[in-house]
Amino acid sequence: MEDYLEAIFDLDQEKKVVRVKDIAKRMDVKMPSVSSMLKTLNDRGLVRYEKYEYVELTRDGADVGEEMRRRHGVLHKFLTEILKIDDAVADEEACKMEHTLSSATLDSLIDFMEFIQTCPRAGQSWLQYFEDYRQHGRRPEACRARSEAFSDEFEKQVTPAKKKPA
Amino acid sequence: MEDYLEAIFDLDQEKKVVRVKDIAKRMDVKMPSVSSMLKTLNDRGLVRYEKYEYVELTRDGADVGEEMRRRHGVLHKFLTEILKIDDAVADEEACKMEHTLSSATLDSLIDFMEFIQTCPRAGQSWLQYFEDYRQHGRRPEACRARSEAFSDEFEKQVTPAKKKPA
DNA sequence: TCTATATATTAGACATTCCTAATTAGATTA
DNA sequence: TAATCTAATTAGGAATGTCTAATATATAGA
Repeated sequence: MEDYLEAIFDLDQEKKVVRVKDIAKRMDVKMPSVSSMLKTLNDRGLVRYEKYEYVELTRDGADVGEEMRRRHGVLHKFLTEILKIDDAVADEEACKMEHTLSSATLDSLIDFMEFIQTCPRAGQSWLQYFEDYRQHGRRPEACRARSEAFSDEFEKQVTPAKKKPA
Repeated sequence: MEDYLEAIFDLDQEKKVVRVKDIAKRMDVKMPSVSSMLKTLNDRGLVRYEKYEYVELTRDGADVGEEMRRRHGVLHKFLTEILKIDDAVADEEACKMEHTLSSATLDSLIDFMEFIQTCPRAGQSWLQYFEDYRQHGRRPEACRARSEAFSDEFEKQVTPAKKKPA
């Protein structure tokens, strides 16, 4: 149901009207599946739908759809930008995960990504370093040697530095 | 099915024998649900089960169970150690997510955590910093100011440092 | 051994979500 | 307008997984 509401929410913003066929295509299911789901969603007050007419979201339905959209976005971003998962795969995985995550976990994940992308120390260069780590195999020693100086300084937070030889 | 195999796999290591009742308790379902699932799993060659006897995993079944165990562990670790989700909640979420993740994504996640915990720059102090960030609200400015020096140096990778005043 | 309790199984139902095949409604066009 | 094509619906069935109530089996105590 959540998937349907998300799909309808998206289509609603992309197109003038939302039809059964569009939903079926978007979700990769057959039209009868859509028909019966629309009946269910209508009964539960999440869409307004009369046979052969266009589909409209109710307020409740739009809320659910939007929330799913948001979750999808957060997960997709994490999967592609941090874990460097292929875009299409990330889309699939996000689609499945978005239903199982609690709001608390999702919020934490958002915090995490904000932190990584807001703080230079945790930002782009850091991610690049992570990429190197993955590309060129596990090299904890090299990694340690390289970053020790920074790390030491960081432990002391704002204490002025005495550098060790790298 | 995967949940059942994971539960059986766990119980198998904890106890001498695995009974319907134990599985039901572990999974918080009623015994008839377990009975019928065991029939299904038996038909698919994932467990060996004769009525009223003890449950045994086949090789295939144990493989699935172990894989689920592994996934659960990775996710639980990420949720508790990085996102600082409450242990019990993390358990629930991991339980739901473990079925939806691809191996590729899971491997990336493992790499990510290995990296964070192997490299000092990305290690414990970094997580602590993330915690502060969450606890005391979003403070991108403070964060930027504090870590700029390290970040600049890091950009140049192994270039000897010329420190700026903090 | 016999009976009471604990454990497990069937029987039968329900919810969710999907499918194929056949039919009907609506839109297009000659 | 009639024929055609596209879109949507109904009918009927399958898979997964859950439950309650009733029944059967096993185990342990008297």
